[in-house]
Formats: sequence, C-alpha cells, structure tokens
Amino acid sequence: MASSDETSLVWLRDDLRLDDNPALAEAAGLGLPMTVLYILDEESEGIRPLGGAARWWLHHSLAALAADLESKGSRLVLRRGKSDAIVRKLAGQTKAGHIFWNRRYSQPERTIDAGLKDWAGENGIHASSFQANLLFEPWTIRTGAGGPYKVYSPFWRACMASADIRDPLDAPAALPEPAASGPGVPTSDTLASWKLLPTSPDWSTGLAETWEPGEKGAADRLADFLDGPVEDYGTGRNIPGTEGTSRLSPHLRFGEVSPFRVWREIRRRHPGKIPADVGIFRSELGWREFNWHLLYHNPDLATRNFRPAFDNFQWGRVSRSELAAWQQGKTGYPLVDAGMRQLWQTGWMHNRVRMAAASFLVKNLLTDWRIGEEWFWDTLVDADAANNPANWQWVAGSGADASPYYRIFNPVTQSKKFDADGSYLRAFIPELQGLEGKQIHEPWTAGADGYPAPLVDLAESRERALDAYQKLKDE
DNA sequence: AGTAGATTTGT
DNA sequence: CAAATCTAC
Repeated sequence: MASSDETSLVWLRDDLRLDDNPALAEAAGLGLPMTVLYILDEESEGIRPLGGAARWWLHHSLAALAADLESKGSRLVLRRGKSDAIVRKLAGQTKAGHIFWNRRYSQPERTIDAGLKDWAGENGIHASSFQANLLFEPWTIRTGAGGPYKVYSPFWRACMASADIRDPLDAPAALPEPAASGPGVPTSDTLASWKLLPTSPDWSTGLAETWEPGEKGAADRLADFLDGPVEDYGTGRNIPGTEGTSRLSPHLRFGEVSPFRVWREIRRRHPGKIPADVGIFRSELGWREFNWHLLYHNPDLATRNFRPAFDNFQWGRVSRSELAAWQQGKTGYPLVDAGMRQLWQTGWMHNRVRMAAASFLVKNLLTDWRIGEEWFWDTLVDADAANNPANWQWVAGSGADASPYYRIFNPVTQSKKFDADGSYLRAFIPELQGLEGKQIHEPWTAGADGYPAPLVDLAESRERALDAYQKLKDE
C-alpha cells in the first residue's frame, strides 16, 4: 500500500543520459518525488575498478549529467561504496516504494542487481529493470541448437531476423522534484571528493582537447558522423589520419547515447534501403552486441582464453623494457608508435591502428594478450568489460570467431596502405616531422633524430610467431 | 579484418 | 617491369 510520502529511486550506472532512458522515464512518469543516484562502487566483489582514462571521463560525464538533471528540476546524488548497502539504506531513508534501473550484463554487476531485486521483493518495494544499453539482450539470441553464438556473422544475421528494434524514448520534458530524506534531500558526495581527475602530473590535457563527455557531446558527435563520414564509412574508417570513424565508443561505453537512438537516427536518414557503407557501420554496432553476448555467456572473458587450447600457448618472455617501448610508443615502427601515443594523449586509438598495435604486441613480441588488455583498460576512455577483452582475444586468435593465427599485421605495409601521406604518423610523432615523402614509413632508412631503431626485426619475429602458433596447432 | 611469394595482366 | 590477382600459411 503506497503511503502519501512514498518516493521513487532511479539508480543510474552505465546509462548517463536523459534521452532514451527507460528507467528514468518510468520513474518520471510516476510523478513521485524522485532520487537519482549514481554509485562509485570499487568495493563489491568481482568489480573491476575503472582505468585512469575512464575515471577522467566519468568525472566529466557525471558533471554534465548533474547539470542536465538540475535543468529539469531534479538532482544527482553521488555515493561511493558497496552498491547494495547504499541502495538499501537510501531506499529506506527516502521511503522509496519503487526502484528503477537499466540492465547491465557483467557477472559481478548482475549478481548485485539480482540480490537487490530479491531484497526489494521481500520488503514490498517494486524494483523494475529495463533494456537500454544493448539492442539485443544476450540471452535472447540463440542458435538453432539453443546455445549462444560463437561466430559473428550468424549471430548478427539472427539479430537482424529477430524482433524489431524498439523506438527510443524521448527525454522527459520535466523531472519530479527530488525526494526528501528525513529533514531534507539526501546528501551527496561532491564529485571533487572522488578525485577521479589526474593530478601531479595532469595527463588529461589531450583528452580534454579531444572529447566532450556527456550527453550533448555524444549527440553532437552522432550528428556530425551521420551527416557526413558514415556515407563513406567502408573506406573512410580505415584511414586513421581522417575523421572517418564515429568516435562514439566512449559515449556508448558510458551510455551517454543509446544504441536505440543511434539505430533510429540512421533509419531516419535512410528510410528506404540502407546504403552499403551505412550497413557496415551498423554491423560495427553488431560487433558491440556480439562481444556483450560473448561476455554474458563467458563471464571470465578478460582473464581466460575463450578457446582452451590456448592455455598451452607458449608466450614469450617480454622484457620490462620491451613492454615499456610498446606502451610509450617507442618501438621504432611508426604506425604502432603513433597509435600508442594517440592512446596516451587522447585516451583513444583509431581501430585500424589498434589492430596493428595489438598484433605487434601479441605476435611480433609474443606477449600474452592479457598484458595488452590491461594497458588498454587503463588508458582507453572507451574500454568496457566485453569489448576490450573480446577484441584482444580476437587479435590473439584465442577468441570466438577470432583472427586466424597467420594474420600478422606488418606495421610498415599497413602504414603505407592506410596512411600513405603519413599525416597520421606526423600528427603523433614529432621526431618524424622532417622526413620527406615515403621515408616516414621506414625512418631507419633515413635517420630521424631522437626516434628509436626498430625494437625487433619484422620478418624474424613474424617467423617466431608462426612457429609458436604452429606448435599449438600440432598439439 | 593479412602477408609474402608466385603468377598473370597491362602499359 | 609495375600493378593486379592468386594462393598457402
């Protein structure tokens, strides 16, 4: 029985937006005084703490979200600690009769959410969860035999053949007043007290110049991309020196834009047949869906080879200095180095270059993919629990529908092919500014002051990798 | 979503 | 003889 001072509680997590936010929309529709909560949880069992770049992003995204909520009459409550304890306590203090959230798909998070749903049921509180962050929930897409998919193409075909993708919801025009907790509204941590931003040194200058975290930044990025680059996506996405990709990944990671909104905006611009280039972009959203499908059905994707045969793989002993050279962009191979420096400076790396840089670490340096996965987790603004490990396993060949073992990128061939004019290399490697024409792809033939000599011989290290992978095949 | 080496094609 | 195409790993 609802009492007159009953309230609602919306718990936001990886959905830092007002647009197409089913949990928020449902709560707003109730009209009860409403608490909007975000929890920084680094304590619950199994939770993987955010990397440094993601912490920077989260700070700015929450600041933007708080301002957006306030402009509509609401307020963001920030709390830090164990999620289940905080939600239970706050629900009690605010006399919440209804709790709303949008679903998430990692094992530790699902365990917390399921526990809270049980607790709510036992305490007469209505807890409702919604589909908001994936177009297809991982358990709904099944093979003919009833199991999860292990190959991308049939997975995406099955998605496309399944039920229609729902329309996105508009952001609520206004939001209910904040719920009271005893004498006033619930206290909130200050964002600054979470110390998410780097100090001494502040390495975030390049990130701030590159990104606008928050819902407005996400919407602008989506519009800019769909109004131009997407029409030439098939080729444009491979040229790292241009703005040929959407750069939506961190916005999707933090839920500042809904995949349902992206889908609808594409459809709105192409009501008839979807052009091939636009279809390729949509299929990249499909890879995001596939990777979450994989994680849902394989919760230890970040630590365990998807293909158990790889448990016997003989990774090389990578020296501290070799790893540091890769991390710092000092391998002597311009495309790899430009990519690793772009990552360090901006928190992001072009996908074509990610493949080349990851291939170099895993195959030419024969490094366990988990080492690379951890570095990317710490330095990427867009790393999430599914896509980062799934993509590393794809490169290593240990994953589902993975790259074949003999696919070893040649960073010189790749940069000649995809950065022919060297504009990407020049943008991130000052030591190579002076090199003329094609010399920039092979600086050792010209000599460039301050730029390192190649860390390993490409042909030799390639043969070593092929031998190691061959051994695995022979077992 | 690859590379390298061999073979064929085209100017 | 360079570029496009084919093929095995």
